[in-house]
Amino acid sequence: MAHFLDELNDVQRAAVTTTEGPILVIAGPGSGKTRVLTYRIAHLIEKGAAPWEILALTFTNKSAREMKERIAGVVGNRAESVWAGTFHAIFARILRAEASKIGYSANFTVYDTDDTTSLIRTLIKEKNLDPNTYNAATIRTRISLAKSNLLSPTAYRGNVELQQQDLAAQRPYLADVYEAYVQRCRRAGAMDFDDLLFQLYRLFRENPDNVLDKYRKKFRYLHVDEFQDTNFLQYAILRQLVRYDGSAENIFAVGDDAQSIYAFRGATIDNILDFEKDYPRLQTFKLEQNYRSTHHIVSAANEVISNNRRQLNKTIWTDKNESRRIKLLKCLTDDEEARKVADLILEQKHRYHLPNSEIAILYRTNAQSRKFEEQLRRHNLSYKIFGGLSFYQRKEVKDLVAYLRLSVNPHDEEAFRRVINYPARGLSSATVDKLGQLAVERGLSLWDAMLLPELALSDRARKALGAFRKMVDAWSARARQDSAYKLASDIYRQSGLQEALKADTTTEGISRQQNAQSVLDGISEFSDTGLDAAGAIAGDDRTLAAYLQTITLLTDSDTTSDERDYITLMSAHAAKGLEFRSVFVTGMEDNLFPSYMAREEPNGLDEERRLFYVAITRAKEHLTISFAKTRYRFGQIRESKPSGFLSEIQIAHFEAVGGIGAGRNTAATDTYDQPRAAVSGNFTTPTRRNQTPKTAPPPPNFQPAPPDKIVAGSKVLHLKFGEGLVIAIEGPRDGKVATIQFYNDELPERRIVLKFAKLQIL
DNA sequence: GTTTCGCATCTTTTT
DNA sequence: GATGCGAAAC
Repeated sequence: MAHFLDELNDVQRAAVTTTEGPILVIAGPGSGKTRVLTYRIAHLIEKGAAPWEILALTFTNKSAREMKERIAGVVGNRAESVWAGTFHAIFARILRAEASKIGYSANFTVYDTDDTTSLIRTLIKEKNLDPNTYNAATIRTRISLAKSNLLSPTAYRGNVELQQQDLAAQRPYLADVYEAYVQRCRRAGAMDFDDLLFQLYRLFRENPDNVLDKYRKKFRYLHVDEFQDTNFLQYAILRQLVRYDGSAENIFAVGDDAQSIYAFRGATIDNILDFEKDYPRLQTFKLEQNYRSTHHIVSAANEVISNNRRQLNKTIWTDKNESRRIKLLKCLTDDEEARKVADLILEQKHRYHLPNSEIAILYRTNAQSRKFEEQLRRHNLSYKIFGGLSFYQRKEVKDLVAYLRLSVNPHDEEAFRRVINYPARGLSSATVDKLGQLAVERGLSLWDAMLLPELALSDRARKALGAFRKMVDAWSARARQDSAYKLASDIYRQSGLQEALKADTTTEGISRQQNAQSVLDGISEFSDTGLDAAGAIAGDDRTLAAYLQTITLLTDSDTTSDERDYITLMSAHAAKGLEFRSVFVTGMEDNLFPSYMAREEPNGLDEERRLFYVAITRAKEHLTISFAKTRYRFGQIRESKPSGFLSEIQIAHFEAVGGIGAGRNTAATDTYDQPRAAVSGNFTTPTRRNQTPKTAPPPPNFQPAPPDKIVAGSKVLHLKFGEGLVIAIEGPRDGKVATIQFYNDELPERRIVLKFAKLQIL
């Protein structure tokens, strides 16, 4: 009967059929992780579990959708009742149902990153803090991290380590900003992404009997995908949900510590490592056979990841013993890189009959997509860029959505500020400032402050404000009963937005109209079918409020498109969980991949390495790695060196193609024939046959700098090791030790006592 | 009150 | 290279 179990190997089957108790599946890349997860759920249903007793939490809508589809493939439409979705989407759904218990309206707004940043910016201005030291994006990250670790503003203030960090960064008032931020979100009836977790935790903690218990009983089987990317808070909620009352603790977590790439967002491998401590009866399964990639790819990946210190013991292997090697593209410029990649794609398509959909170009930063886009267009290859500016971040879309949000929740401050005078209706910033000031004084939302008699305004402004309020009020009254689509299209018209967009008849203007229109189309589909924009079933709640809460949690890769056969362009992060027959990992240069930002983070380099690991393990058959000598960055041309990660791959896995410049058969492969020199070779000396000497003669104008002049971040020149970057300085005043990464060195970094070393600052 | 222009600033990854 | 912000022109 359960023939699908026959498609599994022994370990996979054991994991799938162990239905009770806590289970951890460590799943290497391409080891059938999704299959195990979906078959396990299918198996549970076949064995008689009700679909609605099953909860499956993922990180992206896409994988949730995929999972549902695959479960449906086995058990049919029963799959629809399984609670599968992202942490944020599922939690938002619960919060919406229980909002009143924590003092929120069911119509609460979800603030996205832009809203959050903009609110923080407002607060910094209100508090007269310097916006340079109090960088809104930095503060957003810190607040987010605090919430992810369950630290309230009060707890934040009491945390010695955090306080010291803030003091060191000259930001003593950060906790105040945090506190004000929380207050303002609450006043606006808004939750940010972290609140969807934080508030749920609070809801459960404060209502153990009437809320938590209900959900504990409801969800008999918990599943977590990408467990390595969960943060402390997510783990805490999972602990709340797993039943303790004598019955089995049915939590099934799947993850791979080697693919943890979201530490910057608060994810912690500790969750995997602590899992066993928290659940002594834990059963662990290791999926080590890679069914995806060929031998050279798997070996290269293993070699790279073995440089990381802290990891779970496992051996990924494959039986695909094809001889095809990894291609390395050395390029002079980023332009050339894009050209070579496009050319190679054409060649591969012909030679191996690769459809576009089996090809992906990956990069570290979204900004790198541009050059590839140009080249692919030149060759008439269809492509799709994921990430970057998503549909819902476009101005016209945000404007329309802001009006919709306001009609559902007039206290939404960010939506309010966005549209109060767009299209222009005679409400200047001076008026809004006055309103904002009064609102702060009285502790009210902007919407409520509008009614205060002491709001001193000109007659003209007062009239305009009154008209605005009346308009929004009328929408609010309809929000409860009217169809979402009817209301939304009326709002589009009555707000004046439609007219404003129509006035612009340029091509971009017309596309803006279309974008606004497609928001309305999406709402129409939602009210008709209950399908949200991600194609997921949102339940029976078809109000505008329900719709708005879903779209904030969407990203680009969730919007479905009609074009199917395209080449995929995305960041390495976005590629996690995907696979392609041919993968291009591009921009493999120092300070780009690994990112220069990673240097400042403890273990930052390890995380970058895991990211590289994720990138190369996306490839099934063809893996091409490229890097460029010069690249346009920060608005100017910069020189770069090949990524240090490349030298972690044994030369035997590479096949060399192309060379620096036009020399096709001459020196092209020279530097690659010698193991260590594979990529640590210095670009600045494009020698032909001779290797660059390891130590250059001292330049005549060498001038050592006094030790106290050298600080973290300094670029220095060392007589023996050459150029390097100072990562950290530590130790007592007269015994300072610098950790320096030398660009041209076999060691990743060296510790040097400044008193003795002679270093010139560059 | 509104628009436009120039300046500055910051560019890692995302639900 | 893109975006936001402030000042000056309209």
